[in-house]
Amino acid sequence: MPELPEVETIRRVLEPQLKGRAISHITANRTDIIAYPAAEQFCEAIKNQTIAAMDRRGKFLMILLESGDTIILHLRMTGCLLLTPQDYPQEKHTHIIFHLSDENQLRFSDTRRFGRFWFIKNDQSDTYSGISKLGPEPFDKSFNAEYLERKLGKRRRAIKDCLLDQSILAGIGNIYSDEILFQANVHPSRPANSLKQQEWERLAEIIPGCLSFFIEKNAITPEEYLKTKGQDYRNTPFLQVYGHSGEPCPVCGQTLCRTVIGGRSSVYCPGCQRD
DNA sequence: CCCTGCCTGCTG
DNA sequence: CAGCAGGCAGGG
Repeated sequence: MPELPEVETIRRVLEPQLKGRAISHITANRTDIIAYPAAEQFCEAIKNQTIAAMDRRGKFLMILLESGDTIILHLRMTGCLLLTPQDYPQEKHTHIIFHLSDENQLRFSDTRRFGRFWFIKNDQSDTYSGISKLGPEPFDKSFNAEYLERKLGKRRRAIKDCLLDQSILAGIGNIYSDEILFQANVHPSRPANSLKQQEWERLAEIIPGCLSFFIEKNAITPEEYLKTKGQDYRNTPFLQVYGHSGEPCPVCGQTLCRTVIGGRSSVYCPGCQRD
């Protein structure tokens, strides 16, 4: 489900709630959610550890423990992380429960069960989760027009497909790739090697701009977040093309088109985004 | 480059 | 019932 802006929203809600809390033990209702190490070691290793902070890298969330160990998770399509009171009604697909010392629970639910957890000890390098293969964060100094052009300027792949490649740039998914390309006036099917320098510059500016705009729009209180079970990201009214196929373009009025690129449904404006 | 699998649930 | 869903890995 979530892309960078949603994962960041979750981090911002949960970090203050979790900081300084200890995890007394873990209930793993489905052990296949735990990718590394085996579920038993995972639960044993985390038991009685205290949470120091929460971090995000691309669409990955990290729960940093005071010991220096790290819990990593990826929500994939339908994963949800929620801090609840002990007796709060449980979501149907709740797979992992972190029991906290203050009697609250950190629950991971995931309808489609694509989400995954990893645990990395402080002296261990993470070769498991895939974080090491990620490209830069869109807000990094190293991310700019030259970077994009150097990485993608010779590729024949569709630009939309390139933006979804997490090893190029971390955090963009199907919604925001469409929104970014719309704002940049770049047709999603354009081969990357057909983009002009000006377009790389436009993209380099719009990518962080668009993502931070949606992070701001997502801002939510912990109370609202709990009430909406972590599902309401509040930014959908601001999406200009995603989910609006067949409707008029908010800029030029032409009918928005839908096509499939790299197996992902893509919406664009044939007027604003010339092929 | 394309395709499949991984899962459940919702929509038409 | 088919088709689709905000992700990703693995295979040909």
